[in-house]
Parts: sequence; structure tokens; C-alpha cells
Amino acid sequence: MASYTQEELTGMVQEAGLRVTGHRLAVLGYLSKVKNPVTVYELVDALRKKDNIDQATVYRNLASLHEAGLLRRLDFNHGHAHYELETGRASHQLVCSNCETIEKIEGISIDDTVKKMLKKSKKFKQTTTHSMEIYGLCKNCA
Amino acid sequence: MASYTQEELTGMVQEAGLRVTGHRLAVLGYLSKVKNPVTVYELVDALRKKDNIDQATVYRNLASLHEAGLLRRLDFNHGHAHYELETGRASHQLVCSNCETIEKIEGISIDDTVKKMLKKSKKFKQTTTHSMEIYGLCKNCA
DNA sequence: GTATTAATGCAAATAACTTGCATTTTATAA
DNA sequence: TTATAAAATGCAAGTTATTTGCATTAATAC
Ligand SMILES: [Mn+2]
Ligand SMILES: [Mn+2]
Ligand SMILES: [Zn+2]
Ligand SMILES: [Zn+2]
Repeated sequence: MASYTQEELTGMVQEAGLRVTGHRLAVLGYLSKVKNPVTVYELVDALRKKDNIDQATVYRNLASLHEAGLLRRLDFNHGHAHYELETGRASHQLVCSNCETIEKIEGISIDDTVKKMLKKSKKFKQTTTHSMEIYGLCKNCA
Repeated sequence: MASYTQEELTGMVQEAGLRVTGHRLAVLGYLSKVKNPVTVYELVDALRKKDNIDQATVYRNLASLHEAGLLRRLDFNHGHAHYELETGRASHQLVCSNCETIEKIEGISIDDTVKKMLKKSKKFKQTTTHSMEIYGLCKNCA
């Protein structure tokens, strides 16, 4: 998707105040190549081969990168986490309530809606870059 | 929130094709009284006292009621599920990315946005009643 | 280079949720 | 009513996703 160069990824990690390690770059590199949010299982499975990385390390890197604001975590009611690169732009997806199908939808804005919600809110004064998941039934499950 | 009578809850369970049991009514009854989506832990803790209900039973009842369309399940990236009564109307909330604060926002509609998303979608042709979670930072965490 | 501190692997632990099985209960039919 | 079949329940044990402890290794700063 975003597909950054190794140098760009290195810069991102450094600016986040994290140490540059092969594993950390491998995690970021993988996430920069896929188009849908990725499960930890998929990441572990993909990286174990070439990078001989342990799952604990994957989890720890996901946590540190997420903490640093480089990743977004999404849930989809699947009982496990998914991650994608934090692009700074909002992330919108349709999610099937029945199967694990999701679809990212690009090119819409809900800034007005978010503004309205904030106006009604007592506990929130602002949102950072947001994500929105709309649940429904995919064509297959409908 | 909705606060149904025992008779109404019984009718809902029957129309869903499920058997009417004390535990099942207790789960529904509890959910009808709270205003925010409830964790399984909270439910087990609350019902164990007066109803002497096992957690396996709570999980099984939540699953059957959800399956039957009487409940909505929400995740909020907390690593555990939350449930609320399915009212048939959309459910919108602001969710803190940092702590476990959530806030339900009533009285807004995103039907137009959903329509736009569906128009752009390849995998979805319709949504049922939807839920939307907007992530940001609550006042406390901002 | 050396020191400091973070990252890693591996195994064990925890949290959330599920399942097997023997025993009630419920709904339905006689 | 009473009998019957199917679903619900408790309790213990099992899974899956994720986290943690600890000894070792590697990355940055001086
Ligand atoms: Mn998934
Ligand atoms: Mn929660
Ligand atoms: Zn589906
Ligand atoms: Zn917060």
C-alpha cells in the first residue's frame, strides 16, 4: 500500500525514538506492503520464515510501534487484533458481522459527522486521526 | 436504558425461538438496565450473586441471544467483548484509544455516509443496523 | 571501545473464551 | 398431568490470543 523504502522506515523508527532493529523494520516493511489490516498470526507466520522472529518479539514490536503512533490497531469483533500503518488519514471499513470479510473504503470523509459527535460529547473534546467500522453483512453472508 | 418488563423480555426470547430461562431473562434484564455496553466480566460478576449463574452459561446465553439478533457485540479494541441490547437503531460511540473510556452519542445519523460507502463497495451491498466507533483521545488522556 | 539500556528468544503464565459431559429444565405431545 | 425430546446448566478442563520473567544479545550514546 504505502510501500516505504528501507531508509524511510528507518527514519520513521528513529523519529519515534525507538531503536532500529531488523525485526522492527521487518514488521513495518510487511505492513507497508499489504493492503488490508493484518492479524498477528499472519505477521508471525510471514516473518518467522525469513527473519526467524519469535511471536513474543512480534507482539512487543507491534506494541512499541503502536505506542509510538506508527501503527493503528483494529479489532472487527474477531477476537484478535489487526494492525495497519498509521497514515495520518482516517481509515474507514465495512465489516461483515458474520464472517471475517472486511473492505477498506477510500475517498470518503466523515469529518462533519465527527464534528457533530464531538459537539454532543461530554467526555471527548477532540479526535486524532480516526477509524470507523460499519458492520453489516457481506454479499456472501447476506 | 430500554428497561423492558419481564413480560416483554419473555416475549422477545420466545419470538427469537429460544427457551425462556431465568438466566436468559437475567442477562437480558441486566442489559436493559445499563446505559453503556457491558463486559462479560461485569455481567458474570453482577449475575453470579443473585442468580448463581456460571460464566459458561453467561457466555452461552450471550452467544445465543446475539445469534438471535437480540444483542449487539462491540469490541473497542479492549481485548474483550462488550454487549448491549440490539435496538434496531444504529449505535454510535466515541472511544478513547488510550484508556477504556467510551461514550455513546445519540441523535446523529450517518445513513448518507453508509450509502456512499456501499456505493464504493465491492463486497457489500447492504448493511443491517450498523454500529460506528470513532477513536480518539478522551479529555482525560488528551 | 565501553557502558547503558533496549531488544530478543524461549518457556511459562495469564486472560478471554470454549467445550465435554453428566445432570437438570423447558417445551411439546400424548 | 405425565412422558419425551431437545435445550440449558454447572463444573472442570481445554483453547486461543496475548503477556511476562529471565538470561542473553544487540543498539545507541559517550
Ligand atoms: Mn480477523
Ligand atoms: Mn472494555
Ligand atoms: Zn460475510
Ligand atoms: Zn482516555
